Amino acid sequence: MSELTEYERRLREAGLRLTEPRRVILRILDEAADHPDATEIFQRAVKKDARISLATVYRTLKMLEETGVVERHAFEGGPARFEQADGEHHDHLIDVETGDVIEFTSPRIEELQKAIAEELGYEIVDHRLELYGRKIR
Amino acid sequence: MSELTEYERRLREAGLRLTEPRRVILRILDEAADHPDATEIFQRAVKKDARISLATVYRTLKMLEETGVVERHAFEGGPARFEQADGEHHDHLIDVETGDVIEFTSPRIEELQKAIAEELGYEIVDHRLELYGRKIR
DNA sequence: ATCTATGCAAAACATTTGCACCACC
DNA sequence: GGTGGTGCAAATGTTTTGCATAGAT
Repeated sequence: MSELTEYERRLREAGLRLTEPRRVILRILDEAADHPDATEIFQRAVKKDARISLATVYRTLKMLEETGVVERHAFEGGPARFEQADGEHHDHLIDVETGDVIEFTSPRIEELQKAIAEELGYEIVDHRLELYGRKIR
Repeated sequence: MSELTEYERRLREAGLRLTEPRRVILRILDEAADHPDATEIFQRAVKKDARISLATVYRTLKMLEETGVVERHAFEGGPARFEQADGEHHDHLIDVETGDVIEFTSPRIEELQKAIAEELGYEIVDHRLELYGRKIR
């Protein structure tokens, strides 16, 4: 009666061990409604299992990123922030006052990006679009 | 017969002193065809004036950024890179193989960004679009 | 003469890593 | 039981900062 989540299954398939720290971190990311940084994830992890170390958080996040389970975002000034990968690509609007992150997508912009890159003789392997804004009223 | 450049004049107007380190750093940025990071700027500066310190490079870059004379870019993984502000806004395509940076503009994308932000109830104060690509052929 | 800018060295951060021990498969 | 993962602490890389002095206005 093992209750493996989809993400735990993906680690198994990648030949990686399913340890307690990893389970805890995966759960935190799954529960997170925001885009926490490594320190925040560490703080939340310690509440669930006091023995987890910050080094493991970093190692696990890097591993999960390589496995495609989480995405790393380096927003302006400040540490990298993480979110569970949901398959769908999206971009971010960051509230400069609160730090809140709003997700959005724009197929039109994606198309234009591709066209621009091609015109310059490049094929896009990754891209990043971030809007920094202030709430109106 | 003072030969003040436009940028030196802007510092004067901002009530800032025009020192030798600042003159050197401004000249380096003016001569730079690439987007150097603080360490690279420091290395180039030392060749022109051996007494310049890395701390001053950082302090000067921050000051120049606040004055609007240079722009700071934090590309994926790696230190911040700088370029002289030319007034015109542009985005970047980074060659993932060589690290080369190609500048481009897209008024259409800018418009779409503004529309998206407005729809979400935000006014854009800044934005960042980076394409990471590989040269075709 | 005043007051800002600098150099130096130390500190602050974010992140990575070496090593001995632990625990998953 | 073997190997990969973890904790700890030290190292790394980038950027900032305190303090006494030098230098621009």
